[in-house]
Amino acid sequence: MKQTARIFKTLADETRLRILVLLTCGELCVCDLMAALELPQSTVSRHLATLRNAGLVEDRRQGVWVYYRLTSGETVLEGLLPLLQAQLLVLPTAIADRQALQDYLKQKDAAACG
Amino acid sequence: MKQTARIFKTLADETRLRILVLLTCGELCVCDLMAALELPQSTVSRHLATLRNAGLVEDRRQGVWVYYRLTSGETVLEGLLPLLQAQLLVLPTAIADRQALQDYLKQKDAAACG
DNA sequence: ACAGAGCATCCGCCTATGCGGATATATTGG
DNA sequence: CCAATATATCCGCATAGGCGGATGCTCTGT
Repeated sequence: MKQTARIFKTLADETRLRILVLLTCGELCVCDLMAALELPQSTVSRHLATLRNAGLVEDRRQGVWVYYRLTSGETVLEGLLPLLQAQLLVLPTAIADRQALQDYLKQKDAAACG
Repeated sequence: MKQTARIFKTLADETRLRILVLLTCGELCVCDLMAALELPQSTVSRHLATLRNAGLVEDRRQGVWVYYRLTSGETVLEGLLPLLQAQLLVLPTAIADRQALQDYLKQKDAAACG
């Protein structure tokens, strides 16, 4: 039960929820998230570490960059992530963040995000 | 999105999760929960207030007692509560708590809990 | 080997939150 | 109205957790 509480604790922060929403667009590196969220690097990195420790995201180093993605296996709280996505994706903050990400990626000359 | 984070914050405490699990047995008053959880009254009452403010439980006064139950309407985070129950009910802590509640209710000469 | 870029971690500061005894409030019975 | 019971709230204390600049680590290109 402590483990369950720990997962909820991880989700109990708006910035982390915003990060999860952005990651539904696919793999992103830290600087992508910094740009979309307009938050300092240390803040983004710290939240990513929290999410990683809780098993909600996985990372992959590619050269100088570290790419983060949602954990596919869903080892934690079966069914939570789909539910979360369904609930969050319609919220104003989520929509604005995804738009900001798209704008940033476009100007960075990369693919857009559905 | 802040509202969503607030709900997760409410769920990010083991004691509150234990209370929610016990309430799947049906309406319970504060002293029932005190007995099953073996926690002081102020602690139980405070957590119940948190759950009530988040809209996760509702209360009903009957004489000197205040009975709490899970919010039926599920106004918050559609589908979360069923998922929570499915996940939590099998955990050791949950099983032990429900057993403690049954024992207490039996000795208090009341109905058992499925 | 060195410079620079991207990221992780450290640090001090501040706020939020949990704890449980003490106290206040509400309800019932006499 | 008073005593007793059940519950809510207050209080001071302690810990957890967020913030973001500063610093450290890692990888790449030269």
